[in-house]
Amino acid sequence: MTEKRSRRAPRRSEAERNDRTLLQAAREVLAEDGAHATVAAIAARAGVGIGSLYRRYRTKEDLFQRLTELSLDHWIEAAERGLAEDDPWRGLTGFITERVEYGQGTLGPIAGTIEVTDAMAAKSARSDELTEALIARAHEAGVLRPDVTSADIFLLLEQLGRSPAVEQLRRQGRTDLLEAAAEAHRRLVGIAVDGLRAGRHSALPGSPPSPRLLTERWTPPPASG
Amino acid sequence: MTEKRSRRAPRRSEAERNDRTLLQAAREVLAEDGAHATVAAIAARAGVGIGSLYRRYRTKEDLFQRLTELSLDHWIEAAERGLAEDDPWRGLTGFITERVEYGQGTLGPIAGTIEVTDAMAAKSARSDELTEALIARAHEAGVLRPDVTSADIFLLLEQLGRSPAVEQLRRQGRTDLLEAAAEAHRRLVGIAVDGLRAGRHSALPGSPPSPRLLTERWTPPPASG
DNA sequence: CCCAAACGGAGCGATCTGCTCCGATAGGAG
DNA sequence: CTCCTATCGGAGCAGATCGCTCCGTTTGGG
Repeated sequence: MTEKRSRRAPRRSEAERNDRTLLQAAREVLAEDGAHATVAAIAARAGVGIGSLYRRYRTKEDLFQRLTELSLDHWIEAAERGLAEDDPWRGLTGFITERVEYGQGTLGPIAGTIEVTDAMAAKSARSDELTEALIARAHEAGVLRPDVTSADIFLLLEQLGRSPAVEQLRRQGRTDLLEAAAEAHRRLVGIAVDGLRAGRHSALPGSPPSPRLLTERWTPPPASG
Repeated sequence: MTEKRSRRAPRRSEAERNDRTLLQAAREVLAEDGAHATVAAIAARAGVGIGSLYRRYRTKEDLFQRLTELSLDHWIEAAERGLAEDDPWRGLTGFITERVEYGQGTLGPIAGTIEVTDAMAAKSARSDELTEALIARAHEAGVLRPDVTSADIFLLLEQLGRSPAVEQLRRQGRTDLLEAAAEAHRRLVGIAVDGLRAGRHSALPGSPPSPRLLTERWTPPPASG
């Protein structure tokens, strides 16, 4: 890799460090500000000028696409870890906890606003495949309540991925209460996960959600009219 | 009330009708657009000019304050209905379902952005009081898992009050999938509610959230510095 | 029929956002 | 140490948006 490309390379290492810093900053800002995330805020959080951001990524959309790939990679790893776990129930719940923690919330606000690249589609397919396997294994082991489908769980991940309380406190700058709110959110995830366990409970209303609800999430809005 | 105030009252009935229509429209737009809700959108949804909106409400904040009182009234009624129910469990879950459905999501985006009026504070106190009673009764009856506190449930209401899937689809104008998303959301509420039921389940992580997390939610951000 | 009260909405000023452009900066070859 | 250039930072532009005002138009009760 260390070719003679660097015949003229004054500040190359600094540039590469910025690359990582920017993606991490984008993840944080997106988790906090949701759809309102601005490039200025991302650059500021990374301690980098806007100009540097735009040398790395041609556009805001480009940055978000890379970020999405990063999240998808993380989810794939989380699902693989879940499948590596011997106990099907712990494998599934550990995956749910980890994925919620990492932040479906990061991608939620982006969904539908950026074009889906080939790399994104491929990784998404892989992630879904592993997650389905994790769910199917729990179903077969009889530890997951039989009336929930994988579509239910995908939507549950999205529902739990954001924390209204954390987001609002962050917007208000109440950093003092932030950790308490995050801990409270973890308890809510625990409650919901317990609701997934097989056993005595009331029947879920309606019929299982159509998979279209998930697949069409990422397609841009249809030409209205 | 029908005094001689109407010595000159050309279009009074239309004005009063607009009053209700505006509040309903505000509720809908707020539920859909969250913090992005604009006065223009509210007026348009009500089929009313912006001018008419501003004759009824001096400011956007004023409108939101009235709307908040309306929601609080609804919550109080829902809690009263829950307490009127004989079965403590059905009373609590019915209340949760109703309140989530009506839309904590309506108030969530407003919290902290408007000044709390005396009327709001009084109604909020009354609502909290009734909700606490509903929860206490369920605890005493042994149907609610003992390790959840009322603060947990308040936060759960907020967490479930919004539906990321519904919101995103609405933003994209995918009205065709909206009803399916709403039904799917109801199933998630069912799952979470089952996680509240007393019985065998894993311990919740951390310690119960401090009530400060709820009370300080509505106070404006402190003077930073 | 008439006129004041209620209506609708164009548009103002302020704010914000993605992005460009360019002078300042600093690391490494000579 | 010097100088060249890849990289950096951020002022600022053009466009979009938002809350709200202002005013010409409409309408229904007396």
